[in-house]
Amino acid sequence: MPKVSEEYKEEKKNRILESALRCFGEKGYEATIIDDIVRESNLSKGAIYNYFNSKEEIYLQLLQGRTKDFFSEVESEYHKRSSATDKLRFLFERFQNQPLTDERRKSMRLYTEFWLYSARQEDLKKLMEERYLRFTGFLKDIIKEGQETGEFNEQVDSGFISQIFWALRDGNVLHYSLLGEEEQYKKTWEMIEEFFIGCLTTPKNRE
Amino acid sequence: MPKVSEEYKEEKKNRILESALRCFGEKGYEATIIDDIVRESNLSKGAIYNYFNSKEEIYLQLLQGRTKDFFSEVESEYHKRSSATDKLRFLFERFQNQPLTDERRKSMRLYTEFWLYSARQEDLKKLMEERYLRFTGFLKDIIKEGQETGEFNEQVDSGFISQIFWALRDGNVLHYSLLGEEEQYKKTWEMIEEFFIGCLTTPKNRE
Amino acid sequence: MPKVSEEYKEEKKNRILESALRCFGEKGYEATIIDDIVRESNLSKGAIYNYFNSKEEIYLQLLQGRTKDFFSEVESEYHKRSSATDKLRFLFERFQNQPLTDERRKSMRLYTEFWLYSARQEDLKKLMEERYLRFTGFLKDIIKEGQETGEFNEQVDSGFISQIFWALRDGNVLHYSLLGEEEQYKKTWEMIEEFFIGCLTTPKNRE
Amino acid sequence: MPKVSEEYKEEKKNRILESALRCFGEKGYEATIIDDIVRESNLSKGAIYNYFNSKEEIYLQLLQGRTKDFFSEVESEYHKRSSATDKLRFLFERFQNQPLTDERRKSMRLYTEFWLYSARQEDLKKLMEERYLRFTGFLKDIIKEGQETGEFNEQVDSGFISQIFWALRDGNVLHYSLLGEEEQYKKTWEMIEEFFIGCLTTPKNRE
DNA sequence: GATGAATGAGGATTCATTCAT
DNA sequence: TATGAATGAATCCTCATTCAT
Repeated sequence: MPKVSEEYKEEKKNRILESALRCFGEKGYEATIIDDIVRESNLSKGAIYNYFNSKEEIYLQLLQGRTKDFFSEVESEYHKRSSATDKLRFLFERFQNQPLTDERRKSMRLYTEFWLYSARQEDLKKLMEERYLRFTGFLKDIIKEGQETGEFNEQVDSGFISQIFWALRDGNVLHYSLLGEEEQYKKTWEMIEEFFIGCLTTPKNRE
Repeated sequence: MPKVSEEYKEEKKNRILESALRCFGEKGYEATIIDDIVRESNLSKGAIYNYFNSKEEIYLQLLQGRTKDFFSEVESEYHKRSSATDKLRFLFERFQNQPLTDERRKSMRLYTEFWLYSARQEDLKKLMEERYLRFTGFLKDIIKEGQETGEFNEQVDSGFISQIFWALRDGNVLHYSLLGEEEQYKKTWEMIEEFFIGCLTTPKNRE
Repeated sequence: MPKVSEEYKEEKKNRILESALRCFGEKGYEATIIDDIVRESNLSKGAIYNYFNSKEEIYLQLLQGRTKDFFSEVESEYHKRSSATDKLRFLFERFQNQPLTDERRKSMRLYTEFWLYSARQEDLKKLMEERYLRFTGFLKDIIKEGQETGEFNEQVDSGFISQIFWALRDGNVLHYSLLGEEEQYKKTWEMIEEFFIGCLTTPKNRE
Repeated sequence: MPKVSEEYKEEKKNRILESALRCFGEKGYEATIIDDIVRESNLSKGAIYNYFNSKEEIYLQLLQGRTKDFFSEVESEYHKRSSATDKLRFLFERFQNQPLTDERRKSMRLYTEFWLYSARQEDLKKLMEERYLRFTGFLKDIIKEGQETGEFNEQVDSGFISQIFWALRDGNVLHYSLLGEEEQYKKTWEMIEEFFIGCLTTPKNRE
């Protein structure tokens, strides 16, 4: 069997990640034991440790994959939009229209859980902070762009508003992931969107 | 030797709860071990198990106490306000002006963590749902009252809007508890407030 | 059961140490598993970890106890001897006449094994070096004393000769512990003694 | 694919043995994992298991090779010497003048470690005993030869004295391998030599 | 009621060995 | 023969909970 192709290995890794996502999503990180992933993936314990060094590493790669997916998905689309407003609209649309599978819901929950978890470990904390900066930075850039083109109100503090965006988004995601009310989730997105667009386009003062 | 006064027992219980809050806040629920609470409280392990049946029960009572405190604090004040607008304003003020101690931050984190945790256990889940309903119900009642008195726009769906409120609040709390940026936290509250008041007072259509 | 006396705890610790000595002596450090000690001591795994933090710590304390016993035994006797020659003779006697129980043989083996083991771990290595210095220092002092009183040849390098002593002793101990030939062990001690006394008393040159 | 030349196989085996020696010497037998040898040898795990049945077998063959080397080296030289005294002197010289490389030091350590290890396994124990007998027998023969030619004191028990020799040698080797003090090592050899020659040549009584 | 020693079922991880390719 | 992925028993250690005193 040995000397397998890179794809084979990649596929195995993905199989583990997917299984782990299901388990973590189902039971939470701490409550998931390696044997759960073994059962779910139909691999042996040793095989899992051939691909990952620890349970935490699996968790981490899951999160990183999610982040990577988000950016590659969004960025590819986002270059197609010319105006900042379009880009922003696209971002909202993306959140509102993503299919709300059970998988995704679990993944949302997991993401919050991981954030909480990493807040207690110095090394992970740093990593999550970088991740956070990437998210806010991304939005900030769009807003700045809009301010330069005159689409958005110049007096809005792009940094603050980006952070507010992600806070509200995370609140909505948290509630949806725990309560599972789709309609509520979408409605909340609508309000967040309306409010943001309003806030960015209406001329008003923020120090 | 048995039979000590009720106050004595109450005091012990509180001592345990306070110690547990510090520990859970510091390290998280799963990472906290009973011996941490023993150390923090200067009580014996046996003593703790005399007052609580399990680690989970301590966690639970902590949350319930927090909820109770919130309602007793808010409700006492809230009866003093005559108009729904005043009541709402008071609610915002309360969130914005509560002192942001480190203790409170930990407690915020803990609350989110617990919610996540309880989402996997049928019995706790139910309990958290009731708690959630109490929160949304509370706000819903204020809004309805305002709609009846004509203060608020009648077409707003009080149920939806209450849930949105708590989602946004929880997002803000989550971010603050993890990032610790006070100014951002307050600024976000301002925006949430502005938006809500606007949304409730401006006549507009929501289906 | 709790709130037990210090003696109780001391006794338990000793029970564990004795059981561990038997196990380590029988199978070696690495090959001994905690469950062996559990079986041997009739204690639970948890109980053992109440008294020691790790398998290595048990090993270490065993060795330290052995060293302590040696010095307290030897030093108490050694103050009774007035001349350096007497002290030296006593040391030899002590090695030659100690009862060669199976227990002791295992303990000898264990001691060599531990030395080997610790040579790979920086922290333990240092500890073993200190221990070694204590042994050579002890003998060196006796020799120096004898040189000052004129009992021993002044030209002998007390440091070198002490180290040689311990090397030869360890060789003899190693062979005895592995081969178990008592007569050979004693005969070798006689030769070591004869040689040392000769070497220390006959005037001859060493640079 | 099978059927490669004997030399090819021999070479592979040696490569494995050499790599294993480095690893075992560095980390000890138990602490060395097969992957260490894989890394060191640049062979695959499967290849190693094609030549050896187990980790223990590698260890064993290493020791056997070392013994074989010792005897072939010493015996070839030793036939050149005519008198027993010369042979003995040659033996001492050989120990004193062998280059003290780091490699050799590790190998010394390994040899003691292996002896300790094998003392717990019936099959290996027997093997080590045979090995031991070979060593003592070798020396015993020289002494007997010297006694027959009148070079050595007839009353010395050649068996005992040979064993003493190896015990002292092993003590010196053990200390050197762990402490790494070259000068001390050589000085000790000098003393052992002086003593032995003295003891074999001076007429004296041993029962 | 209080104490803290004892229990032992887990749980993460390792690693010698196998075996399909 | 060579490869290295797969296996899973083995091992150390943890920690919630119990219970004798």
